[in-house]
Amino acid sequence: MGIEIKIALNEGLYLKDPQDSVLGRNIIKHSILLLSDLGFEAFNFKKLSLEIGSTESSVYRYFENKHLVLIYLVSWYWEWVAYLIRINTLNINDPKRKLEIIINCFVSASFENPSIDYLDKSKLHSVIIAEGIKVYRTKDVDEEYGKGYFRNYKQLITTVAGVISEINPTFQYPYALASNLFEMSNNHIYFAKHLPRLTDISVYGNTVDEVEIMLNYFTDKLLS
Amino acid sequence: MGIEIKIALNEGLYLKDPQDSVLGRNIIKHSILLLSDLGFEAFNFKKLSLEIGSTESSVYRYFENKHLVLIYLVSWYWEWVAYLIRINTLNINDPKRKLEIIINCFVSASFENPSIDYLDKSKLHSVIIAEGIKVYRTKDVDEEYGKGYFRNYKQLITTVAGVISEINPTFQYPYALASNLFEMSNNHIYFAKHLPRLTDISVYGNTVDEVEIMLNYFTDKLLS
DNA sequence: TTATTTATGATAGGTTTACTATCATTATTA
DNA sequence: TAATAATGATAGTAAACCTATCATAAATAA
Repeated sequence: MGIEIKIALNEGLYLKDPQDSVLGRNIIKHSILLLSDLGFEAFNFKKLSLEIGSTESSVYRYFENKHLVLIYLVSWYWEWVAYLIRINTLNINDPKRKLEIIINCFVSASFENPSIDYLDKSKLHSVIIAEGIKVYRTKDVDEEYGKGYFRNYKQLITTVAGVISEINPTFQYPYALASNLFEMSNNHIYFAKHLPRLTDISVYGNTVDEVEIMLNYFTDKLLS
Repeated sequence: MGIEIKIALNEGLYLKDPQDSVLGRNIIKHSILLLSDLGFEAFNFKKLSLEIGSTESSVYRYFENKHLVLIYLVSWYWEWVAYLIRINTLNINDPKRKLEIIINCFVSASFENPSIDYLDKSKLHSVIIAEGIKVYRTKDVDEEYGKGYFRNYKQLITTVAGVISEINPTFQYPYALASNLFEMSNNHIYFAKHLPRLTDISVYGNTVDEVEIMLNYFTDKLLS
């Protein structure tokens, strides 16, 4: 059972909605697991179908290629974070408090309820951290932007930029700060683990908490 | 002729030093051009060797694979930026002024002299902006970190972090700010062009100048 | 119920990418 | 002039990427 959450994503991302069938949900589930294990480059539909106990051709009935699977997952994540922000700031009026909550969602969206059976959100977060940037760093970015594949990200950043402007209406870079908070959150969680000399976040401590404190410090300073 | 600059890079990156032969320099030159045209995913040694008028097997004598070519180019860029920072801050004592120069090098390393014949630095900068992040967002990051492939980046960030600490010795995040300035510089030049809703940098104005002003504003605020 | 549509599996095959190996030829250097 | 090194030419393998076709099972409609 679990709680029914169906997130509406751009229909151009898939050939057949994977949320509507057992095989489709298996594709999503095992894509996350495999991407997390192998990374995007070594991941492919052959390995995925073997993992599921299905076939390559069946997977191709849902997604044109692995790049679109990644965009699908990342879009799902963006929507999920936006949803978390919405429900967690419902009764909050103070925009400063709202931004704190947003930062908390950025660094630890994976630990939040409610849960969805076929989607390991903690693993998904690792995938976003390690591979997320690859969805828009390609030669097809303009074409895919035109198709609206990154609209969820745009909307998430617009929401956050709105809160930033509420805190300080004269601040000139609300969008840049919003996207930077998101990117920095992922970057420094990754750096702490793999490239520790690029950050001050400790390798041994509680990475996520430290990143959260840092991002709050940065926004405080910038918006005061 | 041109000025002789030989940049020393990690020897594990190549099988034979491309700076030492005509073919090698051609590989570097046309890798930059092709990567800039096709992007990393569509780039391969077959297309590269055709472009040069050589053969696949000859290219493989210099580099194990295209991923190592990318690391080579990005390392070269890191070293180049570090070099520019060094010569441009030689006689500067004020750390605030130093950081301004660093930011200027980050956003516009490509426009600086001196020039090297076989290396289009403006194109290289585009490649770094679009593809640079792919060097360390892979499953092999830990292994390659161990081999010292990212040492140039580490050193660049260490230098910048030092200047940041000079400006404000109590600032707790010199490394994170340093790497963030570098990443943000590339991100927002890219966003302005391809994902304009993620930034406040105008699509039509002088992107590079605007990014420079923004980064200076951010550092000013954070370090005051 | 039976007929029809839909979803999946099984299998095959074609193209491209990624790489290795071998041998001939051309430059360099000794 | 001989020896060595660098490149080119060619071949070939394995995997990745993708399409097509047919059989079967499951769901739905008549």
